[in-house]
Amino acid sequence: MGDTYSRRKVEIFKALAHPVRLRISEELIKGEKCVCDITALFSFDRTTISKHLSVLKSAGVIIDRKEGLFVFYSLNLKCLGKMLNCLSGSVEAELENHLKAVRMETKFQRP
Amino acid sequence: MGDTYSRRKVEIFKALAHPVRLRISEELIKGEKCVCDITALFSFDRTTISKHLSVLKSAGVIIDRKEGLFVFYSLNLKCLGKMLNCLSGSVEAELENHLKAVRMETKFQRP
DNA sequence: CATATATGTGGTTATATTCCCACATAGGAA
DNA sequence: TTCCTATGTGGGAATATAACCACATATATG
Repeated sequence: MGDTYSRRKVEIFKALAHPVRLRISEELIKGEKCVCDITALFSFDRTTISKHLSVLKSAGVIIDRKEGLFVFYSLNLKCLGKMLNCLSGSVEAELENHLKAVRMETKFQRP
Repeated sequence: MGDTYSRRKVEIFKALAHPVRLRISEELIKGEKCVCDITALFSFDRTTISKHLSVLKSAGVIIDRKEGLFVFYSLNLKCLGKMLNCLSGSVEAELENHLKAVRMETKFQRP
């Protein structure tokens, strides 16, 4: 149903809507990484990162694979890269406009 | 700066990570709408919708335009449609299957 | 077997979000 | 002016989220 789709989309956006989880997801675009390597990227407690991974996994953004003592995570949301490029473009444009606006402002503020 | 980009991206994801705000954004893909029409889509209080619009606006997802007593909102994040198609099209189906599998797995693993 | 290592879970506290209500503001009409 | 209508804002209660700690689990190795 459309409702199910929406709920899932919201879940994905929610999963990506945290600095740590977005950073993890971006990192996994490059390729799979074990929890140990992911944890090393941050200064947060190990269990905090573990919970963030759990959120990303249950949203379907990432998947995991066990190998001995290690767990490797990799990206499941294939189009994440495209989505982020899209946003980068948007944010860049916005910053540029903002700078323009600031310049105009200062121009007109001259005494 | 990369950090600024990340913060802005997180803000955008956060803005979209709510059923009401996602629905509003999807609605505005079709074209601009006044607050009165947007409010009519939901059974929530008028001021609740107003605050959701405010969140979307300060994230840069939408922009507003005043005309007399009315305020019209329209989409500012041009690539939202592409992003959503990305999610709907390529991901949802396989994601459904994957999540089903994961749920079965955990179901049978529980003691 | 015991032990060490990598990772996950439960619980608690602090913080953030969401919703509604009451009130404020701004623009048009009488 | 005064009134009405469309929209925004402040505040508080209920709920959700995030961070850490202590403990649990799983697998490898001695």
